[in-house]
Amino acid sequence: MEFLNSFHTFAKNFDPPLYFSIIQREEIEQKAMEYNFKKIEQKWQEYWKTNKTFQVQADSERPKFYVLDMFPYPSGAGLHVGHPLGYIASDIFTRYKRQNGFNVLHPMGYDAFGLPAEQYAIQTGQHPAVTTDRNIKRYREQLDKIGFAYDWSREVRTCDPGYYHWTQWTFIKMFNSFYNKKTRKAEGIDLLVNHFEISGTQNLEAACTEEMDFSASDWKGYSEKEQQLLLLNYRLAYLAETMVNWCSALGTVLANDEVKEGLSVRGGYPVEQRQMKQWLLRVSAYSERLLDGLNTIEWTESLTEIQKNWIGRSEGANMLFPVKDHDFTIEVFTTRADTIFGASFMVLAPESELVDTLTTPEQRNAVDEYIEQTKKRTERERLAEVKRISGVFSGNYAINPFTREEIPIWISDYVLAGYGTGAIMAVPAHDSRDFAFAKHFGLKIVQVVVQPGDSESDPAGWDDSFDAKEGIMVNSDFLNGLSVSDAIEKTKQEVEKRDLGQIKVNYRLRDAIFSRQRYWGEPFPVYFKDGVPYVMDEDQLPLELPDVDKYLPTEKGEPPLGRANNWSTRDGYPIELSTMPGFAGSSAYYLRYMDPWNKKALVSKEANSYWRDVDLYIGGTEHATGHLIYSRFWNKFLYDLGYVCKDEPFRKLINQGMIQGRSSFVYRIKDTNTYVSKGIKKQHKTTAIHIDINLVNNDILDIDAFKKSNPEYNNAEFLLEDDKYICGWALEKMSKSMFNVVNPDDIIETYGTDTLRLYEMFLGPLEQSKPWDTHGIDGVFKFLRKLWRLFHQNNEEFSISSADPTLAELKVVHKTIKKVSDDIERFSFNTSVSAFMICVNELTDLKCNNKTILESLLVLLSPFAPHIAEELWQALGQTESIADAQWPSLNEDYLKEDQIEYPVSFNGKMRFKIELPADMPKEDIEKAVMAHETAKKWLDGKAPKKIIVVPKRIINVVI
RNA sequence: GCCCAGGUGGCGGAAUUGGUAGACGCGCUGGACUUAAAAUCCAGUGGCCAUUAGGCCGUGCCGGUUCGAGCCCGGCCCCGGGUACCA
Repeated sequence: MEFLNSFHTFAKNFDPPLYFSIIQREEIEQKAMEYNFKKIEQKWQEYWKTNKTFQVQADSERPKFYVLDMFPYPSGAGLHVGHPLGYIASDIFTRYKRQNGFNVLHPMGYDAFGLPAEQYAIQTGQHPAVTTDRNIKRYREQLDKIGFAYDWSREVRTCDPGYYHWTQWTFIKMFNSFYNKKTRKAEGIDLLVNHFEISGTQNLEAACTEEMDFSASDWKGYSEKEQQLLLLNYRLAYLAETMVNWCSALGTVLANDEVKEGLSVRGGYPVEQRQMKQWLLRVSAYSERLLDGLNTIEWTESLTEIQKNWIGRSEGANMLFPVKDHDFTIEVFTTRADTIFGASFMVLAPESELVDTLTTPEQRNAVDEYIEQTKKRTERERLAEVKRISGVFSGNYAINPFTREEIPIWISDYVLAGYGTGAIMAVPAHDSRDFAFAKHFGLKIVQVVVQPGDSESDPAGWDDSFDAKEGIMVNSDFLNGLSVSDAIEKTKQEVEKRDLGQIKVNYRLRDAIFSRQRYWGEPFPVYFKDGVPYVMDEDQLPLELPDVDKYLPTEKGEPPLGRANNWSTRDGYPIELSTMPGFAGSSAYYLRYMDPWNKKALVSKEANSYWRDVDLYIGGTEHATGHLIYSRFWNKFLYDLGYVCKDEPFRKLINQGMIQGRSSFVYRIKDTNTYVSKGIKKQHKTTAIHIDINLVNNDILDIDAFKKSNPEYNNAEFLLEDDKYICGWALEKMSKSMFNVVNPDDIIETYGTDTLRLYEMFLGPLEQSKPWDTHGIDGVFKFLRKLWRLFHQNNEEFSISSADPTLAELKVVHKTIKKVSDDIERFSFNTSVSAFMICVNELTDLKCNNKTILESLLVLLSPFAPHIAEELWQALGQTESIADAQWPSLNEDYLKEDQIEYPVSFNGKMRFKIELPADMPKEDIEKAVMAHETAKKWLDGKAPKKIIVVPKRIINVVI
């Protein structure tokens, strides 16, 4: 080698052709024995592609398994190392299940409609389809390099007419359905019409926007238009005038899960409440089933908790309060019926329809002014001013149905129109919001609950309300002396008995606003006749997205589709101008993967009854309140109509954690061009500046590279410590603006994708957030080379022994079979990687090159590092892909130990170890321990009080 | 505020049912090979005390249960996520 190297230099200077022939030969000689990941990975990716290794078909002979990744939105920025984390995990599980005899469906596609592509189109004029296509191509290239076992023949794109055909089809089905509360499922709207024709709304239990009351003859007397408008009150997809989240920066309405803290999730623009006519999906009809379904699926505790909170079930009562000198009542919802005797005023939401009727002439001006004020405030301001108390007296009084007392009716925006009935009975003594309101406006406060053992006090002297969840009732007539929970029950009974209201379960979950005033989404298969919406016939689908000249609203303020030519039916009726939101296309994509080529149905009965549901779903927790609610709703709807066979779509769900970026900083001394190393920065006033992580190695700044990176740094001066510039660092979101993005392509270029895959898994538990630090990657890269050397003794040619494996070798590999199988089953991939390292270290120590042993090891490793596994598998003489190999079976006999090295503790502290036969009886173990030299020292002449022997585990001597 | 998850060496993390705390890897230190470097290999690496032998302390903090607690119970602190006038 030394000769070659010096010859190198020599040849380079004199004879180019000679130089090249030498270097080529050198490479061949070296690479024959070295781990050449580039060649290997390319080779096997091509092999899988040409042999269609991962294409699957329904096969009733084999059990199915469906592994799904949440499909990505293909953004322009491409993938960073955080994106593939979940994909790698699901890929490992896919390959593992396959090797255990399952027919595994593992598809991938793109959530391709969405705002960013459209925003980009507005800026550049390019059609979003073009940029989306380009982004998808880039994504695909990046994904392909990682060597996933996807069946790409099943790819779906939500923006493809062949795909959104079925999104539109489902919408039509929803439009033509209502929710029957008696049967607890969706049914055809014709059944509802039937019911109206026979008995009007009598005995009707249907989910609706507003309770209605009419007779059969009323119904028959209505015009076609009146009937159609009335049916919207019951349809599962319906058009209604409601309060919506309007985002003027995006020019569209947003669903509740698309708004966070008064700002749009995409872009962070302000959002305000507005009354608008919009399409909605009656998700709320399914509240109960969405909640109950959570008990039947294996999701993480935290995720089911988020969904439970979002659905927000609360048990209580709707109670009626008569209004003084009027013949109507105000209905309130309360979970604390027991505190009724403390209800000393009522509050209406400013949007409540009752406000107008209940305002007295004297109060009219004040009320109008207040309503105007609250309208002006955006959602954001309302949230920011939660503590600011505001409200106005309506001038009217209600009668407390239990105390018969007159109580004033107020109007305030701390009561929400959208929850319960939009009106409350205020119990200031026991509700902090009511308390603050009463204090502010000087309203009456009555204590009705005392803490057990406490006595009543004057609420006027209180600083805070007593929000009592338990306690004893006082000042409450027939409830006095009861506990809170007993009193709640008793009051509910009393309310029903006296006909003052009814027991009611309320849900926080709202119907989903389903239209967007945007271009890049699915058009609604809806047209308008005389202002009434009708859905198109199914044979007209797909209704393709038309071209427009600009991706902006029209001058009239209509959505972009208002610019399309001839956007009307053949009969000339105008077509809906909104498009569907992002969650429309992602709500049933898992079904489409089962049968993506089907032109006649979303999914065929056969395909659906074989693949059934997703067995393992991996994706981010950010979809907890959006996609994961909508798709469960969507699926339940299709289930009700008999199109799918499973009520819940995702049996097991895992959230992969975020991979955080590790940003680097330099510290500039204020108003200078001098940078001070981290350890000595305290002596100066400094500003931390983000710098590109490629300029830093082990927190040491590459000063030359830093100077060259930006003209601004050209003349920079440095204050060093130990002749080095040490950078600061912080964990932040991986993003361009933090200069901390790590691209998987670069990692693959340097180390190969098997190393990338292993390292992503090795970083830590799948579900945890963890920082990316490329430095640690050497460890797994070294591991793969060490594995390679097991097959290539002394850096020589490939050499393998076919002899019978030794017991020691068998023990090592079976220990690994057990560990890795267990780990994969519980998604503990980081510990599997460490088990592989231990295995290879031990086999290296045993100088093992045994074929049987190494074959098993390769199969175990192949889900994690498939390329190197295939290469070595082939080298061992195998002709089939390792993806089709049988997962090795565990033989526990090899793991049995004859000798146990017992740790011996004294009072719980480990003092020494003693080697004893595994089957030694307890009494003999005690004797053996007592006889031990070191034991005598710790006993110090005393007799032990007790000796605890846990067979095969530990011995503890109590003194 | 409420709900959920978490806090272990310089760093990422391990400890699956209450049973040897710190597996595995990074980093660091020393050594072998080499003219040298890279690669590779060997040894060490929680803190403190001690020449050694060895000892003491140690899983956010305080207390408890237990022969034995990183793990269970009670209280508190901190970080992350969800939600936010939900009656």
